[in-house]
Amino acid sequence: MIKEKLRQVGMRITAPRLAVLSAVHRGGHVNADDIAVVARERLGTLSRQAVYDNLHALLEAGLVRRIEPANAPALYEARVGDNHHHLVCGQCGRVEDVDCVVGARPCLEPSATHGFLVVEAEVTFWGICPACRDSIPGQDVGNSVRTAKIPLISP
Amino acid sequence: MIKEKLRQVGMRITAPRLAVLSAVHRGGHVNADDIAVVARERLGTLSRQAVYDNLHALLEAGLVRRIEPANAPALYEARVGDNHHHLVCGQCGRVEDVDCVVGARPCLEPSATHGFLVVEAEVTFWGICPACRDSIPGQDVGNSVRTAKIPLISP
DNA sequence: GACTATTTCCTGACATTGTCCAGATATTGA
DNA sequence: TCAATATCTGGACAATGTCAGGAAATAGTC
Repeated sequence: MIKEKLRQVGMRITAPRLAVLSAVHRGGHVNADDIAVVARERLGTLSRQAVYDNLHALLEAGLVRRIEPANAPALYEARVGDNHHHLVCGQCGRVEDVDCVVGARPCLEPSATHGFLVVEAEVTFWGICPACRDSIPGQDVGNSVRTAKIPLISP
Repeated sequence: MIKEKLRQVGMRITAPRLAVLSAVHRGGHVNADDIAVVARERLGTLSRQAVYDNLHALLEAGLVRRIEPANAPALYEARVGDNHHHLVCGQCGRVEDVDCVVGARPCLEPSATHGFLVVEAEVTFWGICPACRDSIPGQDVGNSVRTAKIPLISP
């Protein structure tokens, strides 16, 4: 139960907060605006600021996770506690979860740390989703997705 | 020579373009605004639009690469042609290059592709740079960098 | 059930990063 | 040199997110 999750982390239970959290739970990877729309369907009205405030609070509490793919607004997801990664369609922005590549927590180690204290490895796979692939004329998709990056697939 | 690079990809040589490209070459990882400042030092004046136009053109030509770390404007770098990754300081935003984890081009394969045609794997390591580490009181840095993400380092 | 301290929510303004548009200007190739 | 084309400029605009102050709701206590 969503209310329980809030209580567990010591957060107050408010209608806006419940609506925001459950909107994140419902959608797989949703942006702030979509969350606002869904929450308003339930509440009638909700300020944009309340949406952001709650998302921040939920982030801090660890109940949601934020990902920020390039060229797109931030997305929020309810799957937390594992270090899963993401597969993003460069065409339509669709996002799918991908389990950690190695399976273990320290899924990757940088080859050089430059003295940094490394805290996390974030992996984003870029590609073309099935729907978009079908609607693209040629198959020269390799470089067109995000130019100036090196494709995994050889040219 | 920078002029040569432009010619090689069939781009016109213009003063703004040279200034933008050399600004990217000089800085390691610079944002559009910094590029504008540096280019203006050289040219006297340069519109913001010209900076963006040129960056886009250079991106398409593969002469620069853009990275977009969360919570920060896009950064441009001149190191292209290898699939290197980045180490970002969550505190000050400093960025360092990291050679590809595996060393080979297909540096990572997702564990499931969901039907996607995967084109690229982008890896960002988040951490704290030496300078910021020194200026932080405690050493409870693990979770403070970017909440709601799983640290590589065990708590 | 009422009281109070605290948190949360609302309105409205603002910041940042980037894009669109139309007209003027510079560059290239013939 | 000249025309065609690409580039640059300036201003307005768009999207996403944040700041600030006061009003309202919540949780804990009496």
